[in-house]
Amino acid sequence: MAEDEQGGHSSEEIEARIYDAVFESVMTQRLSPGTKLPEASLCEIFGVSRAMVRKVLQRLAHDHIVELRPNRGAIVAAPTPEETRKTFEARRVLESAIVRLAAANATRADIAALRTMLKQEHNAMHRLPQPQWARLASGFHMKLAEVAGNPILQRYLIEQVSRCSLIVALYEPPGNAACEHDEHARIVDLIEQRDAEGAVRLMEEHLEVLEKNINLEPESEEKSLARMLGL
Amino acid sequence: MAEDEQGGHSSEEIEARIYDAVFESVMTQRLSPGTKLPEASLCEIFGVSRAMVRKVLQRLAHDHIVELRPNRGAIVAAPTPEETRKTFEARRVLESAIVRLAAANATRADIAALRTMLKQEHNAMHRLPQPQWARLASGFHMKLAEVAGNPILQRYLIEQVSRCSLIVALYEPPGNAACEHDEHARIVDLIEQRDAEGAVRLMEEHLEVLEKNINLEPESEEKSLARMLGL
DNA sequence: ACGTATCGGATTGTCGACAATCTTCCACCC
DNA sequence: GGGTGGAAGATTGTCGACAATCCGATACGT
Repeated sequence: MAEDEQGGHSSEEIEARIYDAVFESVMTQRLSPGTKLPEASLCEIFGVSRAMVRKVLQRLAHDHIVELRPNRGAIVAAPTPEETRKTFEARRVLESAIVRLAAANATRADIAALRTMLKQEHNAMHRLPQPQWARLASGFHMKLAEVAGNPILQRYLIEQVSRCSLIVALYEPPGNAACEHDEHARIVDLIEQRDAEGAVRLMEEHLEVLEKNINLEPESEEKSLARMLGL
Repeated sequence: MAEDEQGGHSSEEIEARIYDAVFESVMTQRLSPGTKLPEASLCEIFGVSRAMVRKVLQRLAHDHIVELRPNRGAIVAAPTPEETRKTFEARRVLESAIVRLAAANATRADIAALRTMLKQEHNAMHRLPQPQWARLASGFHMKLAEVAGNPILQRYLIEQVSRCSLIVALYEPPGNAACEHDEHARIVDLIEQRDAEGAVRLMEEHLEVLEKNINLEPESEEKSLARMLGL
């Protein structure tokens, strides 16, 4: 063992490692919207060639996690207010369908796995800082998409959830991150009881609350400017 | 004018031209699932470098129009029966949401544009061969997504509609392409009357009929094999 | 002093050559 | 005669060098 510092040698694994590193950094808000991602820096950090970095950046751009500006490099995506509205709209569509499918298809093992995640989430809420906790909350939604059993919808939801992470970083008023953990638990209860429509309704309310906590109009410019100056 | 044989010089335009050429060929079934797409051939055909071709192939792969097999080149995607089921499931979710949004947002101009497309579709049904007609029918669904006004859902629907084109090429029994044109017209009528739920129900029936016309189990292997031999 | 033009450094875009892998065909052995 | 092994050709993957573009700083003119 210990062939190298980090695992992953076949070029696919290397690619996945870089992709995941950026993805997780966005999900935990270590990378703020607007942050520049120069190719040379990424090459040094991961010890790979530019060709590899460029391939990963193209994938990230296609998944709308970074924005690729011609001749001006890649930056972490910064959704506009309009895009934010469309994102929440799309996410409601996807989550409703996913909850309905999950209620129809969930096995005992799935329910148990979801409850395990809820426990982690609950623990984290008390001990960890907000970004890490938010990562676990997003993980719950992604796990639900897995349980629903449709890889296409799952892929779409992952894209929109990661986008929401960027939106929160841009527009969420600080200290207002009281996304109720209980609602997740109640959704699982309804799925277990095969109450699809009840679970859907609860999920839609849950997402509405999430959207209401976003502050689009007043300080969007200031805040994105502040981010730019901050890094 | 007449600087070159074909328009599009800035690398983005070249890229779009190649992408669209493959996309349209799939939509009109000039390219069958399983067809090899060697990089060298595409370079000659479009008169561009391999780097450009590879970039386009990656985009097509991300949109699930081609499959990129490591070290073995790109082929036009060939959805499996399982993927086919998930595709229709996802498409039902997307189309339902899109019809509902279209019923809420459609302007007079939108309705008129949809009716114009219906007329083209109707004309084509009598005079043109099936593939070209099917292209127009798909165009109707895509236009509906445009009217709905959510670019995210629109992008997702385009992906699933193009996927359905591949599925039809693989699994549709020949001569069974009687996808009722009237249903499209009736959906537009209900949208005009702002009867969202009625339009949604009709769309779901419409898609169910489409799915029922697919023959998954028996001849899938034979047919894909026949395609391979055919080209 | 302020706005504008220009130059140098840095970053991205493109291409061709080389290495690695797969496919096909043919010879050889059982 | 059929099947296995290997070599040649073709195709894809990777990398480094060069060209094009952009950003920042400095200098100039009003």
